[in-house]
Amino acid sequence: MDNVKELKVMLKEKGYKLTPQRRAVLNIIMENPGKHLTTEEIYDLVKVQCPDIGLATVYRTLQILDEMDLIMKINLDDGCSRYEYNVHQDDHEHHHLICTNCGKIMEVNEDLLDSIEAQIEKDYDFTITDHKVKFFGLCSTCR
Amino acid sequence: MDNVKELKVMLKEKGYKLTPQRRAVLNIIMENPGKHLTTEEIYDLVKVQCPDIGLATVYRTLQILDEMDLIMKINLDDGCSRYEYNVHQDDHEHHHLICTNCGKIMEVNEDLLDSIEAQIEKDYDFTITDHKVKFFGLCSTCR
DNA sequence: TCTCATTTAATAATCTTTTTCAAATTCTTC
DNA sequence: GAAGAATTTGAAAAAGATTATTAAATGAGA
Repeated sequence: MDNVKELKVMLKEKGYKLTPQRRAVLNIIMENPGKHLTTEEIYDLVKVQCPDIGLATVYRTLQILDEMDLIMKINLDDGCSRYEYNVHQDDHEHHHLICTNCGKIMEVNEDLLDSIEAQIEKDYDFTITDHKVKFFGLCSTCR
Repeated sequence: MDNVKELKVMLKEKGYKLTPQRRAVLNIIMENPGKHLTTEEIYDLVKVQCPDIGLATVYRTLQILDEMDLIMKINLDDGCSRYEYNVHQDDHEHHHLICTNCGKIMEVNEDLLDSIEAQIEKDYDFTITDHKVKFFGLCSTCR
């Protein structure tokens, strides 16, 4: 997502229009790699550039950016949705390490599940298209 | 969890009392293995035996049963919490296969992550205590 | 049985997310 | 660049899940 024109084309393919609000929301997410921003955090950050934006617009925009695979929705079981920029533009999200003591979130960038997925597809007659994996435990600081 | 006496002892260890409502909620979950019941579904089923139970009591009971590792909370990203009986009484839940077409949920009973976890613990200096794994895709019927 | 802390049902409150709707904006066509 | 049709927006209300409050009821030990 280098420029605005590209975003405009992608939106148009789905029948959506390019608005300053949509541009601002995507910008905020792209400017915060690895941050796992909550909707509320995104709303607060977007309001700096876009003071009149409504929370509902942020929710709506996050939905369509997720649908377009530009961003990824993350559920960390803490009661709110989080989002991050989908760098690889694929539909396999990376895995997350979540420290149950301090709440720090780390990312596992390698995709280690390939052999396991092949095994499951065979054993369970199931075609896997995506996965979500979270590891809970203690980070080096908290241990 | 064979009998009431055992539940009573386990509750007492945490300073809780045994009530008919708590017994009924656990019974419903034990009677529906592999069903991934939502809180609302549990509420409806419990009301058969326990017509006056309040929804808040179901929520509270599910919390303490989860805390006691008697049941397991499952988040399938569909906007509500689900629960199932923790057969193995350990803190590692099994993995879930979720059909994105029909919504069917299957379980992967083997724990296939051991070698991956060892790798991550070494690479990321992180002590893993639990994991949550969901595979999304198409079941044999929908494919 | 008595006592006291816990638990309950009902209700209100909270929190996140979605819907509604009139006004504003985008994009296409001229 | 203006006009028109459809989409999008902000504000507020609504919805849905979960939690907190509170007086009354109940459980468990003495």
